[in-house]
Amino acid sequence: MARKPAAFDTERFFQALGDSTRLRLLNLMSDQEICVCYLVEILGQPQPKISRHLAYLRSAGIVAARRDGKWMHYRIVMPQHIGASAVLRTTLAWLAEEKPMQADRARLAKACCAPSKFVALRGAPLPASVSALAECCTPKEAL
Amino acid sequence: MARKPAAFDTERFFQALGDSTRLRLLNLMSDQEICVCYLVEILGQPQPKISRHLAYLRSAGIVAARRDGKWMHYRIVMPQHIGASAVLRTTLAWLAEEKPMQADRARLAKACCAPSKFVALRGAPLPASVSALAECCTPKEAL
DNA sequence: CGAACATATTCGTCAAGGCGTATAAGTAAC
DNA sequence: GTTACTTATACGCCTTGACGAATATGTTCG
Repeated sequence: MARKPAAFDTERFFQALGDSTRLRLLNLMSDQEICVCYLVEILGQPQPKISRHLAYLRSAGIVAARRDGKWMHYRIVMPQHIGASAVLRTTLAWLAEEKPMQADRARLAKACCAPSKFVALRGAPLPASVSALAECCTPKEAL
Repeated sequence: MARKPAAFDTERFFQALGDSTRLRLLNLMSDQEICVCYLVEILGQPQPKISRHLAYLRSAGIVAARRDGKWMHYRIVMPQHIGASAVLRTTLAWLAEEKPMQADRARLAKACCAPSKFVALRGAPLPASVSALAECCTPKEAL
């Protein structure tokens, strides 16, 4: 696939972080690999838009994709550059403190607990860490 | 002047970091307030270009300017947001590790020691920390 | 006042990239 | 094969912003 380690592009790295949709995506991927269909559902935005932003993040070397049947799973990959990975980690920690980002995470947890409630998620594979730990899903309805 | 604290704009913050000229400027301002004429001289690029990038950084809330007679001094200001300032600090630390950035710093140190060697810098005010400490300069002619 | 200087802004041009819409590509099941 | 489904890409439109060049603004000094 991407046979291009190339020189790490610092400009592109920061430009990739300079869009709120992409920051929301990174926040949702922060702890776990996650299927595109969840990202579309949680952000509530058109699928092509999500896909384009994911492609941008991939071109910047910040995320990687894995195919699983018809589904694509995305995950964050730490840049080879020590400095860049430090900035990325700091950024993710920052995002985790932001209210809207926490709301996104909460909606994701909800969707993971009851994917059948979301038409678009029926049959979709749970995020890796959720399906492994199943920690978020005690029987309750919300919050 | 800028009577607009407004809401901190995360997109703008990262976009401001997504340009190599601006990263070079930030690197030079990292430890000290510095006069525009030095930035122009060290980067070796057109003055309007430097000025425009400084304006961008100012609009993003990353730097502030102080007038001193005909000279303008710029300095980094840490954003109010804890997360943003953490990212900025991490970024500056990263830049300090990069070869080209170190070269810029070296040229700055050289220019501070012998400003009279640089036509454009005759009479220009030394960067704050340099003029205060005068640590890099043995006897010199300027100011 | 005007001249000299440091810095900022404007203008015109151009490329990058965000968006919605439509469509293509990849996979699974029939 | 065809169909249904998930994701990616292409297209056209529009905004942002980077650049060089020219010009404007602000300050000091005579």
